[in-house]
Amino acid sequence: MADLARVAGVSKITVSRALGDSPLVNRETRERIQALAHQLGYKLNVSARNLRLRRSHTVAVIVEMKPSHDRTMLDPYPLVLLGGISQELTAHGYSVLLTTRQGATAAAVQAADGLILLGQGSRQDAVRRFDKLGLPMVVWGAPGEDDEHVVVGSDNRQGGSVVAEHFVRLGRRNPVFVGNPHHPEIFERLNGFVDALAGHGIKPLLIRRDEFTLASGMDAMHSLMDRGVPFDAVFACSDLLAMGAIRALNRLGRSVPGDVSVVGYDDMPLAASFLPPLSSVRQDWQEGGTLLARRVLSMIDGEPAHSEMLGVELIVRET
Amino acid sequence: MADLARVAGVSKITVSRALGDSPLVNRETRERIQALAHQLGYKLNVSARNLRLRRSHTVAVIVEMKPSHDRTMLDPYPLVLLGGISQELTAHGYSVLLTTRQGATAAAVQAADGLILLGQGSRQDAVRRFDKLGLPMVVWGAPGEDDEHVVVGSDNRQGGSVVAEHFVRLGRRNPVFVGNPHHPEIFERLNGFVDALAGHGIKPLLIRRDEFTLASGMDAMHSLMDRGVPFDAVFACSDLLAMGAIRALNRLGRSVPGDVSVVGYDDMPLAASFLPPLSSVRQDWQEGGTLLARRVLSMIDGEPAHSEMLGVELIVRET
DNA sequence: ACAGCAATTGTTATCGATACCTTGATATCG
DNA sequence: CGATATCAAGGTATCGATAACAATTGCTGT
Repeated sequence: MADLARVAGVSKITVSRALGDSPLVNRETRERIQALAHQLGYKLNVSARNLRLRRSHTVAVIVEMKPSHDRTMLDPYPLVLLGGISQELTAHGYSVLLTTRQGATAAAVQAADGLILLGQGSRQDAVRRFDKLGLPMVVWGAPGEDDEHVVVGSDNRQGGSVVAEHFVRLGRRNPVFVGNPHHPEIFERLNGFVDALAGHGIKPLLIRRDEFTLASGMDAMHSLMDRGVPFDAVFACSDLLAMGAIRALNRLGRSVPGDVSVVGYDDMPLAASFLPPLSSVRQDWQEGGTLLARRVLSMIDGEPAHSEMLGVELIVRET
Repeated sequence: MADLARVAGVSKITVSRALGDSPLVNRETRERIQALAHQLGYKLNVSARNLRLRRSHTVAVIVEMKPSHDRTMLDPYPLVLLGGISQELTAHGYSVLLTTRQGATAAAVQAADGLILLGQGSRQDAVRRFDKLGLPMVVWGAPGEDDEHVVVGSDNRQGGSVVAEHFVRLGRRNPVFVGNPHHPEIFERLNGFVDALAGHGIKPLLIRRDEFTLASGMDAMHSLMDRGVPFDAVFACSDLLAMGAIRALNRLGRSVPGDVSVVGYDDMPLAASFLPPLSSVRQDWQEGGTLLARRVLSMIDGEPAHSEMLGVELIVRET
């Protein structure tokens, strides 16, 4: 910048101001300096700027990246979320520092201006650990009972209730919920489902399955049939579970959607091309990322920020 | 650090050295200062350190994050790759700056010590653009004809040849390749496949399909049957294509693996629980990330680095 | 003609850590 | 015993940008 100042015949500070589009410098001078900077290939030294401004213009995103724990790592969604976050932050001159839970003690993370936690849902201890850093923080997931921090997530409760209404509209009277209610987000889906059905005097059956696999979905249907329980609708808390269920039902001689309606969750790409095309609840992950980013930025700017749930959409296909 | 020095009764530089585990300071003093730093909750100012050292201790990772372009965004693999990268870099005191192609002009990226490009395979123009930054750079993908930059990727050629050998071992004489050879990585798979088969006097058929979906795989089989072409083995360059193919074959009255052997690619989680369990070529993405990180670090340290291909593994299941 | 004001540019200090060069104290040697 | 090596620690300058305050210029109104 000093060099640039010399060439332009002005002082360093004028250069600084000119490049920062400050109205304090004459427009002519400003444009001349900007052109010169571009021409000379000048690159701002971010470290120096950060040091002086006492800001890193960086938001640390902490992702659960251990494969096979939960399932986070094997889903494409966190990446879409990251895409949304990245886009929004970049647009505001911030950058994304990606870390795992393990790497989060690194100095660079502590230097961040804000924190976004992904896939830490059930790990309240982890959340608290990062809370201690005293940084603006936003968590992705289901709002906990003790709302100490700002949470952004998709409205799982609504997800449950739209499916319930859908089943009721179809005249189903004996719906089943398949999933792992231990998981906070899925617990919310179950709650929304149960509450909405209760409004119609219906009480669903819960089949707990911890794995999000085809096999697990098939198994659930088999055990249901074995017990001879009557049912005419299945709400699976993942598309894979739903697909497994459909396959098992077909094999057991029950038609979908003739005898049983099935709805999955996430609307994964495969869902549309499954046979029959799967009905599913879709969440807008990109939008979620954007919102997460907006919230941290607000908090960084000292504005108050509140938790928010994003609406979901039931995609009705043939099941 | 100045405060810390005052409290400890030494000078700033001694504190700096003590915290850096420098042998220049007495071990007693060093340990005393470290304990004190911990106790007082001292946090290193990364920006200041970076400024002085003229290094950001940061590697920018540029990911293609536009959904539906290619398919990168909807695959879980880039995230696994990121996991490997992140883990390795963190272990060496570096952090990961995540960006999209769009955001890559940001100042923070130019300040990085190195660059990792993911999912830019076919976009040679983009690669060149980043090359101009003059930073140590490693690209994930297939090695191009003009090997200007260091490339790390899984050995697609080997992927093709192991499948070929597998088919030959099974006595198949009329194999078909389904996929999009326009894609450099897939082009390599095709090459490996064709060359290995040629060694046995077999010439496979190529069916070009650009989409990586179930429907596309089914469609491929239908057009094959319609044309009345004889074939007894299918190598699909994605698991989804393979699953579609199997479904179509079953529907058309041909048994898998009785009449036709089918092998997919990627060994996605679903592959194992598909019915019948899908044979597929597995790549170790985590390992790939680790290797990418190692290469950039080498280059940052001024050591020469060369391209490298990671081995793949054929998982033989029932198809 | 001159105070008063706006517009523009410059001077100096500062953010926090570390490299280079010194200095003082102790140990070792012929 | 003096000279040199070794160890421990400090003084000062520096990385590159920007904030606070200062200074210059030209213009306006009375």
